[in-house]
Amino acid sequence: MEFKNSKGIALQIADNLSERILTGAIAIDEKIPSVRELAVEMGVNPNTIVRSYAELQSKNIISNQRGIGYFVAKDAGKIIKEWRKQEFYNTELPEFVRQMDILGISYADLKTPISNLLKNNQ
Amino acid sequence: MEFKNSKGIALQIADNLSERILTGAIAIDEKIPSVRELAVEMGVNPNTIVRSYAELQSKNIISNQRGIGYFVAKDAGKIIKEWRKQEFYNTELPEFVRQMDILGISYADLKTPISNLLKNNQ
Amino acid sequence: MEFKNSKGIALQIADNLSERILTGAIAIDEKIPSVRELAVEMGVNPNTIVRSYAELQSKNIISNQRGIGYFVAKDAGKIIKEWRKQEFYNTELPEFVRQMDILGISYADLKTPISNLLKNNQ
Amino acid sequence: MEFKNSKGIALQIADNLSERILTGAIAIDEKIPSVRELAVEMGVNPNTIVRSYAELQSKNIISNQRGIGYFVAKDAGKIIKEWRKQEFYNTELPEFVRQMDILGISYADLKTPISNLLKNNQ
DNA sequence: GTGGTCTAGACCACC
DNA sequence: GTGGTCTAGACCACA
Repeated sequence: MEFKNSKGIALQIADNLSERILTGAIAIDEKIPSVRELAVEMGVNPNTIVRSYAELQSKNIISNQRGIGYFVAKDAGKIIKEWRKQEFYNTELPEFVRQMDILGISYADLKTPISNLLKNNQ
Repeated sequence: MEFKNSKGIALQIADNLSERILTGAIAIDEKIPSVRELAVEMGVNPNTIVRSYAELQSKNIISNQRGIGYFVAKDAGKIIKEWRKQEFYNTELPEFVRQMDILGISYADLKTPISNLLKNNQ
Repeated sequence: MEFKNSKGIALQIADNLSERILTGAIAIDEKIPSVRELAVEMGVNPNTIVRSYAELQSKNIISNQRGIGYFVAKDAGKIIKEWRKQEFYNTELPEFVRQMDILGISYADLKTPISNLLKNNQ
Repeated sequence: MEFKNSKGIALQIADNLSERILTGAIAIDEKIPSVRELAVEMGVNPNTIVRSYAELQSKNIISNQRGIGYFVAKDAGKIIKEWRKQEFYNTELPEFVRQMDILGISYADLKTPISNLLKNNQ
């Protein structure tokens, strides 16, 4: 996995996992890779994964069983979606619209670029 | 002024100044506050303002005259707008659309919230 | 059975069993479930139950007869009560009172909540 | 500072600090020792203090300013008291009463030992 | 100087 | 084998 420089690796991994849960790539109740496994897979230090998992656990997205491993929580998808939507509407969208306002970009101006980008994502 | 922790204070101040120039709150050719003045006004270390001004100067948005102060460049508005638009379309919008995609939010879903936010900004 | 993460599962099971003995849910001289049975009932690894039983045996609360199983000791109730009382007065109560002190809670403040909780337990 | 073995050092330090804030030993709005300072004072690794501070920050008890340090939040006392009281009444007291019930200890039985312990704390 | 983060390696309790 | 925690040391951005 490649990482950006603007955000901590641990948080990027946590985001990546929550997206994989949201899209169903990782199933509910499924055991996720052990700290050491994922560390090797991602090419980072195990401590970094520990912090990623701690972040997700504090949001009740995953839970752990001593000596066994981490599991995706039952309502993980719901929690992630709510959390992300809240961030989107309360934080990102207002900032986004502020930019639009400053730059004189209207809602209509976004139609074409957004639909183009959405196509590319698929 | 209040600052976020995710971005450097100097850059936040530079953004703030460029927005004030773009909206006309600071006029073209006008002398902007001295480093020390602005430092007091913003409640930060003068060194931080120095870096903010250096950032703006490197983008040719302001220029300095030794012993006199910093002045807004003639075509500051144009430069800022271009720079910001480029950032908006190349960086922010793609990330924004990615979020929409993940959360299942369509272009149409944004119509109401965007128009509401635009009203509030005025 | 549900387990807390702060304490070993084996010890939590040992506590649970000793409470069942103390309240008479498991009778004196009675044979307690086999390691494998209890492991299935509790949903844990048999090794964990082995450690739970070892813990109880080391306190002379249960004893085993090879090839037959584990039995509750004659004076199990007395032993458990003494052991628990000692822990209660020497360890838990002092810490409990420290908390009261810090939070400004008096002995009298506890009268109502304690009597309410005692009712619910019955 | 001496540490127990039952709980992580980082959490013990966080608890210690919150008690010092609660009792007024550390004042509101006051700057608390830097990560490195406290690490030396406590005789632990700076990373451990980082985790202590992160714990307190996640509870909005302290806040940080980049490159300057950590400060006690305005309503830190209130937050700590609420948080602790909630834990006390919802978690510790019920468990405490459960123990009392099992051991046949009544509310009245606690009067003397509690008042003795309270005296010692002063 | 400050905090933030990552790596490396160790030891522990637990299953 | 699993996670939890601590130490040690490094580099970064920031004030």
